Formats: sequence, C-alpha cells, structure tokens
Amino acid sequence: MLMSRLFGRTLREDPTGATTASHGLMLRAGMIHQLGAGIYSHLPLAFRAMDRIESIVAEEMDRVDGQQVALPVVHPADVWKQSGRWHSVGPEMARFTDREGHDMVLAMTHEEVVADIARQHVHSYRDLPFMIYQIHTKFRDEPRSRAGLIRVREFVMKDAYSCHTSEADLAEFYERMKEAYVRIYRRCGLEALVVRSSTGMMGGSGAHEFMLVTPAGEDTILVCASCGEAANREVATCRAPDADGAKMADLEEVATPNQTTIEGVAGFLGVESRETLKAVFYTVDDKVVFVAIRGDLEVNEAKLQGVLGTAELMASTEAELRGAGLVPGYASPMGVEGLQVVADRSVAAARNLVGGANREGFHLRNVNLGRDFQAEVADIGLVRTGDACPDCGEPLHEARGIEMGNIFQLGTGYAEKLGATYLDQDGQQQALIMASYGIGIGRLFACVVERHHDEHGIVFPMSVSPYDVQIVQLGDKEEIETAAADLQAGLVAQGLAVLRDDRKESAGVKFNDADLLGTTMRATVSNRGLKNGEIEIKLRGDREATTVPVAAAAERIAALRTELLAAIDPERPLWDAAGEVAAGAADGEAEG
RNA sequence: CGGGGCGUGGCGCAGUCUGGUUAGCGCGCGUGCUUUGGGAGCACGAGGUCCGGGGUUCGAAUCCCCGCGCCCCGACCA
Repeated sequence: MLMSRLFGRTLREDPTGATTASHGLMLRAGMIHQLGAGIYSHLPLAFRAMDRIESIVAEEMDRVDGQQVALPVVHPADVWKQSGRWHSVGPEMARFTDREGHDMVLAMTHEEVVADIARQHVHSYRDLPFMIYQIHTKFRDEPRSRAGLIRVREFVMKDAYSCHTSEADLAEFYERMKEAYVRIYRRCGLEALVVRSSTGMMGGSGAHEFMLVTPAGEDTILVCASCGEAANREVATCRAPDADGAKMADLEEVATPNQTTIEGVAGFLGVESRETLKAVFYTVDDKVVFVAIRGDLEVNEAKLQGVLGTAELMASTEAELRGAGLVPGYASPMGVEGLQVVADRSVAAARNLVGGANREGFHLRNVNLGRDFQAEVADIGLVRTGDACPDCGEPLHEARGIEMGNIFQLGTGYAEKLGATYLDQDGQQQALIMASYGIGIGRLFACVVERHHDEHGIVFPMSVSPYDVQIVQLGDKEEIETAAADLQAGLVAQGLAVLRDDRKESAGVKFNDADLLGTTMRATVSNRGLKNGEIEIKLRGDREATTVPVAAAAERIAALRTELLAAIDPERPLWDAAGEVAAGAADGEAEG
C-alpha cells in the first residue's frame, strides 16, 4: 500500500472531546470516524488492526473446538418474549416493527437465537457438547457512550455459546474458555486480570470478566495481592465485621433538630459515623424496602438486587416513604407494620447504634438489631480499599479497569424457557446447560492502543499492527523511489503487509506520521543510507535503529517479524496485573 | 434520566457578554518556485446554510423562544 493512496488523513492536533489516549490517537491517525453518539466507522487502518485481532480470536476459539457461524442481526421478538428478556431488558435493546407490524429486535446478544437453533438441531446427548461463535455486529442503546471505541452503541463482538449435558462438563469447558481468553489478550499484547463479576441481564450462576487495569477504565475492581482473589466491585465481598461484644443499653430518645444526614447526626451527638445506622430506601414493585447499613458504609445496589431478587431498584421518593409510615431524615423500622427490612452484616455485628426515631427532629440511641427491630441480614455493603479479603483477610486493593471480555455460566434457564432439550443416556428429556462468552473487538483494539502508546503515537505489538512494516523514503530522487519500491516488492514477496510512504513530504512529517500510526517495524530508505548501500531498520518501540545492506533488507525484516511473533508466548504472563493493582498503578498515571 | 459544557471552512479556535462594513486566525488543502533525516520557506489561491426553525430590530454568528446534535460528570449498564 502506498501512503499517498491510503484512505484517511492524519491530524496534528487532538480533536475536541478526546479524553483518553486511544480515542485521541485513533482520531489523529485517521482510523475512525464518528457518525453519531457511540457510532463509528472503522477506516482502513482500524479495519486492518481489528481484522488481525479477529483472526487471533478466531484461532483461539477454534483451538477450543469452537465452530464459527453467523447469526442474524435482526430477530423476531418471539424468542425474546419466550426467554422473558423482551420485558426484563430495558431500552438498551432497540426494537421496531416490520411492515407487517411484527415486533422485531436489533440483536444485542444471541442466547435466545442459539437456544432456538439448539431446539431444532440438538436431540441427543450424542450431539453435545458443542460451542459455536460468531464475530458480528451488535447494537446496544447505551445510555451513555464514551471514550471513543471503549464504550459504544454499535460494535463488533465475538460472542460464543456452549451447550452441555452437565454442570461438570460446563465447568470444565468454562475453564478452557478462560484460558483461551487469557491467551487472546496476551497475543494482543495485553495481560488480563480475571475477576469475578455480576451476571447482570444474562442471569445464571457465575461469571467472570477480563480486565485491563488502567485509570481510563470505568469499572472498579478489588484485588487481594496476597491470595489473588479479584472481583468487580459489583460482587466484591469482604470479611464480616467482628461482632461487638458490648451489652445492649437501653433505648434513649434524643432531640436532633434539623439533623437529617449521617454526618449531621454524628457531629451533633459527638459520635463516629460508624456508630450510627444509615437507612436507605428502595421501591420495588410499589413497595418500600427499608435497607439498613452502618453509617460509615455504602450500599452495593448490585448485591442488594441479588438479595431482593429484582433487577429494578428505584430510590424511593419522599411521598413513598411517608406512605409507608416513615419520616424522611428520621426514619426507623421500629413499629412500622408490614415493612420489608434488609440489614447489612455490619448492622448485625454492631451494638448500640444511633438511628432514627421515626419522629421529626428525634433520633434514638442504643438501637440494636434483633432486640429493637427484625431484618433479613445480608452482605450488601460496598467493598472499599483496605477491607479484609474474604479468603485470607489481607487488605484488598482497589483499581480501575476496562472490561475486555466476559464469560457467563447460564445454567438451564434459557433452554427451559425456549424448550431446548435433549434425550440423555436413560432416554430422559433434559434441558441444555448453556454458557456464553463475549469479547468486544473494538474495545479490545482500544485497549491495545490504551496500553501501547507513547507521546508520539501508537506503538503496535507485531500481532496487531495494521501493516507489518512502514517504508519511509526520504527525498524524491529516482534511485530512492526505485530502492524503496524494490524493498516493498521484496517484502510483499515474503508475505508481509507493507505501507510505503511515497509522499512528497519532509522527513519530519513522514517520521511523525509513522510514529503516530504505530506500525511495528520501520524501514528508512534515504540518500544517506543508499550511499553506503544500506537501509535503516527501526522498531517503533525502540530508541535505536540498525542498518542492513540493501540486498539483505527484505529478508532481514521478514525474519524480524517472525522473531517478534515467535516471542509472543500466550502461556506466559506479560506483566503482573494483580501486583499492578496493589501498587496503585491504575489510580495514578497511565502505563506506557 | 439529573447536572455541566459546546456547536463558526476538513481540524483546532477567536469573534457572542456590549447587535453595525466584504466573519477572522493557526493548521490542513490547491498551484508555482526553493527545500528534504524529525511536523520547511516564499508567493498566489480555493473553501462558510456561523447547528436548524421562528421572533425582536433599520440591521442578528451576536439578543429572545423552540428544537436538534455532540462531549463531559453522575445515574445506569453485557
């Protein structure tokens, strides 16, 4: 490819609104073009990089016996109604009606479609297990897209689905997929931190996410550096606080005029916030739920959703509280009939807290769960840095991460709802046990750039570089052009993807553009070099260049590519992701 | 959905508060000459529904009203 013919233009300045390195660099390199909020076109360079990522993904999926398919982007709503997600999934699913007035759906995931296929193509345990995958476009009408390709509404995703006859078989395959995912990221030059995660709208029994640790991330993860426990904050747990052995003191009403916040009450009464009872209210199915937690802690709504068995948590309005017999700012579950009360473990462990008196302007001292009110006790606290690891008790560390992929154990839910069954060895009809696995290709690409760049531009790993080598020819002399074209032909003959900068631009412009685009290898053909019969070779990530005789250049560069690819060992960690969290890397500045 | 910001040649911005000629600047783009190892110089030139629609006014990029779009923070989220 000639640079003069390459579609897409480089920019000298970051366009407005680029807040992350990957977004700014992709725009400056002319790789992406925004059509609307969270909707991007991929121009040639991005397409090529993503194509290489897709090849890596496909190879690893094939390696664990996956079979590639193509599933529809537009679905009749029927299957979604059968699974229940037509109703349970919110406006992030795009819906429309076709000309006949039938409800239709733009695909955001494909569990239903796979279950539908399975119910017609899988009849016997002999057909199982299997895994099929596709690399295809998804649309999710996210409430808020951000940061270039990191969070978009339309995106290319590798989604895979496996079906099994037993939980044990699923668990075994799930581990194979986990390894395949880690290999994919390593082959793209990234080390993933595997964390436990929420099953979210997928449902099911367990899930993991693959995080790139970076301050540009939008998820918060908690990691134990000593035992390796790692979880998304949504599901993170910590050791329960030790029970306070103090004796229960008598209830005592105290006046707390105009003190409706934890800080206010604690300050007014001269106690610590951890000695108070925080009340939070959610309305579920038109009923107010009273949620109690120690005053210095926060409620984790994802965990609370699990306890309440609902996906819809709405903060209650003042009117709803009054309707339930509660006094906002001074609320107490004591003496309120028919109120569902959920208390965090911290409340069960504590003694003699300060809580509301359910009377305007008054609080109660020495409130104790069990004696003064009853509640369902659960772990609903938001875990923070320094909390004790649930496994080993050492302090947990907090960091930001980008979710590069996720895997879900779905169980039999989808198969049961859609009637995807098979006959087992005993002739009994059984529901398929399913799992699904996703990787956003564009986001993974963004992660590569996020992690591999410097102040001049992208520094592509060999495996992902849109072109293997960029030839920079300096000067417009005939022999330069000829030598550069010969080198290009030689490299192409060796099977390399070559970008040759044949433009009539100054050396500075060409070098800067080469740095910006990030092509892994650079070959400079210049008057200065040709005088000695040499061509200069430089890796984008290296400071120093080397020279080789013109005649040997193509072979040397091809060999270099082979070496660079061979150096990628998907079995070996690229860096210590957990240690990085413990070191606070993702709270401070970005990595190079 | 709540809060904030922005919308002016391809990109980055000024001008808007305080209405007043042909709407500027830098980069980029075209042509010519000179230049060619880290974002060259000179000259000439092209390129604009000032987001859209109403309104106020002798006169609107500028003031008012109603929309639309995009970005950021939060909520939410595979």
